[in-house]
Amino acid sequence: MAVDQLSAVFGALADPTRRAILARLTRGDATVAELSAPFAVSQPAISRHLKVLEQAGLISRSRRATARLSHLEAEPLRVVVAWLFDYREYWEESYDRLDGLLASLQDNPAD
Amino acid sequence: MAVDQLSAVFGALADPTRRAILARLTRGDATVAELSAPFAVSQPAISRHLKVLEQAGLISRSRRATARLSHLEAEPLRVVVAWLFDYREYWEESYDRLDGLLASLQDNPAD
DNA sequence: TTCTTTTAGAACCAGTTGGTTAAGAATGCC
DNA sequence: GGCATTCTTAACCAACTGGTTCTAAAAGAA
Repeated sequence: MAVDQLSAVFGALADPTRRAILARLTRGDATVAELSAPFAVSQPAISRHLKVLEQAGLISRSRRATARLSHLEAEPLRVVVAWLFDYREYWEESYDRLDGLLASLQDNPAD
Repeated sequence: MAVDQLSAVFGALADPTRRAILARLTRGDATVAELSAPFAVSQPAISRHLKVLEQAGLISRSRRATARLSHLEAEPLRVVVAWLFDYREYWEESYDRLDGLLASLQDNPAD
């Protein structure tokens, strides 16, 4: 696993399945079974994705009977925002282009 | 290599050497030799990092005599900003905390 | 053309990643 | 206690990653 937090967070976000899990968690906490359902991979594979997300700080976990609930944590996202902030003069270069990009994603949310 | 752009970009950003290369490029275009100098790795290793960054769209390249110049490209950073935008209600949860984070990074810029 | 400088590619290696199946914990219910 | 349910861990495997060294290519200088 990556030693620094940024590497761990970017590494965790580099996988589409893990990003989809995070997107699902914006709609509320979920069990491993619920998070596994949409994917064509085994449940242990999802458990390992959850472990990667947890080690990156992107989720926290709790128990409810035999189930384990995953909860989205925002702090690593703030760390990414802070990193991007150092490059703002680049990506802010054209607000129009950014606005256009955001608009085009409205009907086509991130995976 | 990752098939989708977000995976490619996050994957490229997951390596500290590659982030350091990007940080260097904010101060201007640079040759492979200039980009290699600060690191304790071989020049071919840096060439491969540059290839990863180029395939993620984070840099473009040109020639100047025998040297090849790398140039920071902003578009993938906008894609990341757009992705984060879907989670803004989470990381915007506390502007104070974000401001604090940004302030704490002022004297300690991202690697 | 020949030589120098700069960078990329090839071949190799160790460690990591993401998947699998099978087995083992942890918790609640009867 | 015994049994279900839910999830994690272990063992394995193929593919990828990031490093190395050695060689080759591209461009300019002599």
